Amino acid sequence: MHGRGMARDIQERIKKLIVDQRLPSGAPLPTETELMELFGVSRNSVREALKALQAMGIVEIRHGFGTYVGPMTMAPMIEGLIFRTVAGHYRGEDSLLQLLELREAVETGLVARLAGRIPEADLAELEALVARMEEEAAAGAVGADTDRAFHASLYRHLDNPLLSEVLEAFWDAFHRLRTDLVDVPQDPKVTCAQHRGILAAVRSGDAVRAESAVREHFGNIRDRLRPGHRP
Amino acid sequence: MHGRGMARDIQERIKKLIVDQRLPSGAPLPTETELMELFGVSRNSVREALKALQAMGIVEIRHGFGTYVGPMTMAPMIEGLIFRTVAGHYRGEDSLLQLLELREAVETGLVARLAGRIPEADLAELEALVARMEEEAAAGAVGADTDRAFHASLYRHLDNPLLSEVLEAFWDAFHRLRTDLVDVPQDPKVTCAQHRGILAAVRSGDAVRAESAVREHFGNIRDRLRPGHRP
DNA sequence: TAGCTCAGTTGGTTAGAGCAGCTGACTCTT
DNA sequence: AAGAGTCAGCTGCTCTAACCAACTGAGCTA
Repeated sequence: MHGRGMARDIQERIKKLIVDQRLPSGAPLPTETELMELFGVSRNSVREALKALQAMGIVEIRHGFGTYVGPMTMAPMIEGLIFRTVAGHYRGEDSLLQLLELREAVETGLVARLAGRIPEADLAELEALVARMEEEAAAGAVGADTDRAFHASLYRHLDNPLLSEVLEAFWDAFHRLRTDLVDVPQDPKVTCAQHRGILAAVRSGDAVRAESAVREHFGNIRDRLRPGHRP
Repeated sequence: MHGRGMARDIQERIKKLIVDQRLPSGAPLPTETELMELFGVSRNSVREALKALQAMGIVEIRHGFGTYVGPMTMAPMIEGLIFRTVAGHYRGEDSLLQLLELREAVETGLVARLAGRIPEADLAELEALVARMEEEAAAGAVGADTDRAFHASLYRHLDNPLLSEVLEAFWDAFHRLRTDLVDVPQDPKVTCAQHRGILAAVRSGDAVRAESAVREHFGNIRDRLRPGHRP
């Protein structure tokens, strides 16, 4: 046992195991019994280390089946971000607004770079999504999935999986918070129009217009989040 | 015990405890014994839940002292991001490059918005940092802290703590990876010149120039990361 | 008063036992 | 022979009980 913290130590050793053996996501890991023999520690310590790794998405545990290398997505980050925001919200901070501004800051910067560079195939996909959105708007409210898909498709062609994942993580966090924390009223038709505006701007290749279209979209949500703006 | 996973259940209950009682960071939590009595579960289960929460930065455990509400920083995200990138790197992916591009994409978008809007006090601080950087460059290599401080100061006045934290988290992750994974050779003088360029552009208020200055800075690092570019 | 010591509290680790979910091979029925 | 049901065996999950290790603070000593 080294420095301070046996459980910490075991976590590092398991991580090292994954890295050294180049294990891909989904690869099976040693059983708890094997790990405790391998490291010379008790079952309990092994389990505590695994739980911590599971919380970080590094490991996936399936009851009665085995332990595997985790998907290593941004899911844990979402959880952390959500909790942090919820806690801040109930303590009177404007944490939800901060999260929205974070998304706004990042997405406005990115969309400017995308303007005019999206291939026709993807534009058609976005077109279809806006159409679906308008359909749903007429029927009542825009489905969350549709909005998510629009944003995902928009930034997909940046060709950086990590970047896309981070953006989707922010979207997911904000979405879950918006529904759990405060039910922000939305006008479906306005939402549709704004998405159509973003698409049109991106298609036209006008970076400035694209940026302001996205900003307008976020501004719409932001206004409804600000205190004293809920009728 | 509800759905699936007792430990998961306890995690949620502890989270609820923190949220419902509006506990701020650093506030003391019940002891392990109290928690096991409170929830009617064994100490083991409590500990596993706490370990998971600790991994997410929601809880802080101090041996022989007690358990406290964690700092809720982005530190766990950094850990996850680092591991993910390391694992990908050793499996032949360009995960490190993706992380750099993520920083580049976000920072170029933000700096454009900052140009000409930074108060003189902050500009002086940045000036001092560049001066220190040049001092260090003359003496050998630029200290990591100085570079970190420059980027942190640059984006501080965006006035969104969450955004600043995320940016610093990305910086930290990349820095640790650059030193641990591949030792990227750097010309200290070029680095200094590029930072000075960014500062000058931001001061001038020219958004386009600021953006390209940041892009050039990242481009410098990116080139040295690409395969076959290490002499 | 300054410093030390020690008892009490809290988390850390171990051990062993039994419970619970899943898989796959075996058996029984059709 | 083909299908469905059963059960043995793995796996992870939870509990209990005991002891180890780190820290605090009250009380003792010099």
